[in-house]
Amino acid sequence: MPRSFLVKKYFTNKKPNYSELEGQHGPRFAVVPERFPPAELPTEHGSVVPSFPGLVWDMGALPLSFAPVSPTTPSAPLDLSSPFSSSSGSSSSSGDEDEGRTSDPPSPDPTERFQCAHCGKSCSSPTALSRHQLSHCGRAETSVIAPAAITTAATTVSPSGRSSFHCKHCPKEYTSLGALKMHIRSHTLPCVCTTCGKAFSRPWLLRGHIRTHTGERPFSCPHCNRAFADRSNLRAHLQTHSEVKKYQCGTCSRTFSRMSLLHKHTVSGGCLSTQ
DNA sequence: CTGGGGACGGGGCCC
DNA sequence: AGGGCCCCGTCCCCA
Repeated sequence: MPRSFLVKKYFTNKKPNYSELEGQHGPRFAVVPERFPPAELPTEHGSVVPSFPGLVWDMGALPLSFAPVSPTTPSAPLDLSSPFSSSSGSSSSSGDEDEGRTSDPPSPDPTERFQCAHCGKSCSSPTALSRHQLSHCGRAETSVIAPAAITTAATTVSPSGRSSFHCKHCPKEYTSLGALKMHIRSHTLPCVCTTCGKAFSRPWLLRGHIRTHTGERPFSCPHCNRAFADRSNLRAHLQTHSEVKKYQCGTCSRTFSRMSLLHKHTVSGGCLSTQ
């Protein structure tokens, strides 16, 4: 999907110079939430569906629909938001999505950072806690009670001293808080489409979804006139123009444009019949 | 059944 | 450190 909606030269490994585009969409996104109440809809004015000159990305109308979480955001039932509504944790750049409802854990209370599960002593950091815990049994593997404010996850420190972050809502575990926070968004779904109410974990997922409403297709196939809203879909489409597809059956050497097709081919025993 | 498009999710990397 | 974006992948549906 449009995990990306920026102009990019195909066939290059280098990332595009986003800064060049920033003047077009960055700032707009940054102010969207305040400028555009969630109720507003962009696209129905038709003005959005643009003519797409090649891959030119027209973000023109997106901000309108790119609203922050609505009050009915599913994050509420998950009980993740409230503790994080403090503005402290929201370096969250544009606030284009979270608006205080972010799932991101807030900065813990400095006076009650990491608590020892054994004696309740509060430490200022996982490292300090680990050190402290050594005083109990010489090991630091004990569970670290995450800061009270962090209700979304529990942190544990492995015997090796590396912290791991557990999602409160599922068994997933991450080695960095950032990864966990990212994951938690898939539970809180802070990005809500103002058109249909569908919620997404990340802003760009929402942007891509919005294209399904606007009909915008910024990604054009250089070989035919087809255009796509999703770069991944264009990529898959490009495979159809290729003589030799990306995915090859190990048995019959037949190639497929998609992994799923290869999989289906394999499962169905298609390679047997083609041999 | 196969091929292809639409929509979306998540990890990793870069800034 | 956190956010934004890319890549890879999956699932569903339709012709």
